[in-house]
This record gives sequence, structure tokens and C-alpha cells, in this order.
Amino acid sequence: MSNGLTPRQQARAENLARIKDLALAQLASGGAAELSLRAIARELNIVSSAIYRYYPGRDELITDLVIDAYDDLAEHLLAALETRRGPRRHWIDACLAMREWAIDQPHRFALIYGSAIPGYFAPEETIESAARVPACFFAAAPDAQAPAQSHPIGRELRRQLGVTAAAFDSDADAATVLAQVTAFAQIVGMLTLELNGHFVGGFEPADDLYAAVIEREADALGL
Amino acid sequence: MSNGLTPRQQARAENLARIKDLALAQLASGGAAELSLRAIARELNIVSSAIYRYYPGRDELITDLVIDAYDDLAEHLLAALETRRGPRRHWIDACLAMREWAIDQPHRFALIYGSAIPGYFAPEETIESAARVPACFFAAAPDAQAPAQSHPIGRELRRQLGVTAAAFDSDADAATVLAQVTAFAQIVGMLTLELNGHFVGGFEPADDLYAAVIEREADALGL
DNA sequence: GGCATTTCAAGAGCAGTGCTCACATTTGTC
DNA sequence: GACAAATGTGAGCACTGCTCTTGAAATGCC
Repeated sequence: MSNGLTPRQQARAENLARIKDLALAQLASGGAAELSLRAIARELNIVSSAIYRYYPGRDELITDLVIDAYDDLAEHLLAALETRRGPRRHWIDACLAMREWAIDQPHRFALIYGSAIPGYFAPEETIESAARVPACFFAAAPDAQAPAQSHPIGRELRRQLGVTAAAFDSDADAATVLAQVTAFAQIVGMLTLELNGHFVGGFEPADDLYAAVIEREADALGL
Repeated sequence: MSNGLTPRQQARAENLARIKDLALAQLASGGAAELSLRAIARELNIVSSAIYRYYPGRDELITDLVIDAYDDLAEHLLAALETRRGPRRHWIDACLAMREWAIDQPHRFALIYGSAIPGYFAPEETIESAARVPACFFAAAPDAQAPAQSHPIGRELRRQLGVTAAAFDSDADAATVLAQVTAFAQIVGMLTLELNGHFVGGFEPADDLYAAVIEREADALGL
């Protein structure tokens, strides 16, 4: 082959990819409960125990899916930031892109922002990818400047906000970082409620509600 | 017995209660994955199939747990509203009580606000209890009056907000209802992130962050 | 090319799950 | 006491994650 892989290495890579694809399909079709290693093996025309040559266990597969989901979401957000339409619109686009992604793939959103897999706790190796998502929002509003707040920010919180700003390469002041974190939590909360059906009967569709909330947060960010 | 129940009816009621208790204990100890009807039956010194005389299936048990969780949370919120310390403090107390409850019983929070049980979708019968929670927040700030907003509220959103206000017996204007809904989503988002470990490394403990966010929302509610 | 080594797959098996069903036992009521 | 309803029993089905031993194949080295 043109690449320097032996047939065996290539087959292994292909199988790993197919396993992840099938896992993703299962996740999409029936939720995380349907995620079955045996079922994947079946569709792969492979005996159930053979799948453990590729993944040591279910949790490792899930971890891979989690990391992929974070990365894919971050990529989707970055893609939405390609079109520059002014700082405020820029940040709003990121918010809309996040909802777009979440509604398009609710199972993956649940995988990373819901406690979707009971008994599974995300290992350390996921946090790097996890951080990519809020990083997009920081990047989307580099010039944010929160308006003066009525309530002072205490010392400990100020320290935490400083650490956060540093982690995201932001030189924003404490109040602005607070507004960023708040906005992110707001978005996650809105999507959590929407995707879990808590808006059923009240806000359906929730497009306008989401838009209004985003505008409000943009104000709070001084955009 | 002093009550008009036959021994059999009484035994049944006791068993139902014990089943729910054991289920809750399992949920607390090992997450929803560990929720096993067989394990409950075992601890109940009953053969596994006998448990189906009490619950037709796993989902029905979960539904009961979900309803109980909503009700218990709402009760906890109402209890926090006993002490009247001014309208603003009143509403803030509700927010703090919600976090208190969530941190104390993260599994139950995940049960109702996370998509904790894969393959399980909450049936209609849960929405009545579900509504009790936001209702507490509406009740906690009856005199809320959102300050003037920079962005107008469109017709459709205004309609939805009206429906929501009616559902919660509130006569607040659209902007205020929007602020209420926003604040609730904010709280859910904050707790979702905190309980799922998304604040690890940045905001730990998140007490100050939460407090700051609440103050901000209280402002937005004109409290 | 021949051969040892590594890699992979097969298949049986263990312990667990939700759930069903035919059957036995207990309980409440007439 | 007789009969029907409610409850418990135990076997069984189909499924899960996962382990282990055995056999086959591809790989790398001489």
C-alpha cells in the first residue's frame, strides 16, 4: 500500500474505526443503553470476544466516544466562527452552532453534558478535549468586556476566575470571565432542559427563547 | 390493625415502600446502572420474579423514583422558603436550596435533569411533578419585575411566555417570565456542570461562583 | 524459503441482567 | 369450609460484559 502500514495494521485501524462508527450509530438509534459490545461484534461479523482485542472494555470505548464528541463539537463551533460578522454576531453564532450540534446529535450532547452513562466516570484524558468547547466561546469573544457589576467579586472567586482566564488564554478581567462562565452554563442549562423535554408544553419550538437568552448573555458580555 | 387494611394490603404497601427505598439506595451507591430489580428482590429475600408483582417493569420503578425526586426537591425548596428574609433573599434561598439538594443527592438530580437512564423516557405522568420545581421559583419571587430589556420580545416568544406564566399562576410581564425561565436554566446548567465535574480544576469549590451567578440573576429579576 | 513469534479470532463459559410463564401457596371473602 | 384473588416459586429465554484456553494466520527474522 502507499502508506507504510502492513495489511494487519491497516485492518486493525479500519476495524477500530468501524467499531467507533457502529458504536456511534447505536448511540444515535437507541441511547447509551443500546451500546453493546456484543451487538457491535455481531454487525462486524466477528465473535463477541474478539472485540476485546480492540478495546479493553466498554468504558474505554465510551471514553473514545466522549473525546470524539468534544472534538467534533469544538470543530463545529470553530467552523461557525469562520464567517466574521462583527464581534457580537460572532459570539452569537457560536451559541447557535452549539444548539445546532446538540439538537442534531442529542445523544452525543447527553454523552458529554448529561450524566448519560451511569456507572461511568470520565477519566482525566477527556478533560483536554472537554476544555476545547468553552475555549471556543472565549475565542469567539476576545474583546468582551462585562459592564460594571452591582455585586463585588470576592477574593477566592477572583482567584478562580484568574486561573480560568489563564487556562483559556484570556486576558479578560474577572467580571468578564465570570460572564463567560455564566453564559456557558446558561447555554448548557438551556440545552439540557430542551433536549430532556422540560420545555415540552411551554416552549416548543424553543428557538425564540434560546435566541432571546443569547442576546441577553451577549449584553452581559458587553458585546 | 388500627387502620382498615388487611395484613396482605399492609404487607404490599410495606414492600412497595421497601422496594423504592432499596432502589434509591442502589441509585445513590452505584448510579442508575446498578439499579437492578434482581438485586432488590435479593435484598428483599424474595425470588426475582416476585418483584414483578409490585412493578410491571424497570421503567415503572424509575418513573416512580423520578416523580419522588421531583416532589422531594420541590418540598425541599418550599421548606427553604419558610424563613422570610425579604423578597430578594427569599428567591436566593430557593436557589441555594436547590444546589444543596443537588449536591446532597447528585444521583437524583441526574435522574431528573440529566438524561441519566439511557433507553428510558419520562412518561407524561411525571410532568406534573416536574412542574412543581420551577413553580417554587415563581412562587419565591412573586413580585419580580425585570428591568427594561435592550432587545424586544417577539410575538411568538411573548405568547409562549404568556402560556408559561399562566401555567405557574404568575401575572408577571413577558420580560419577567423570560428572566425567570432564564434563571432556572442557569441554575440547572450550573449544577449540571458542577455535578458532572466540568468545574474540576477551575472552580472548586463552586460555592462562590454559584453565589455570584445567583446574585446576577436576582438583579435580572429586579429583586 | 523456513520458522519462531506475535497477533488475532473462535468458542466455551461465568456471572449477571430484565422478563415470562406454569405452578404452588397463601390470603380474604362469601 | 369453599372459591377466587393475590402472592410467591423456580425454571427458562435472550441478552449483557468479560475471561480463558485453544487454534489459525500474518509478521518479522535468519
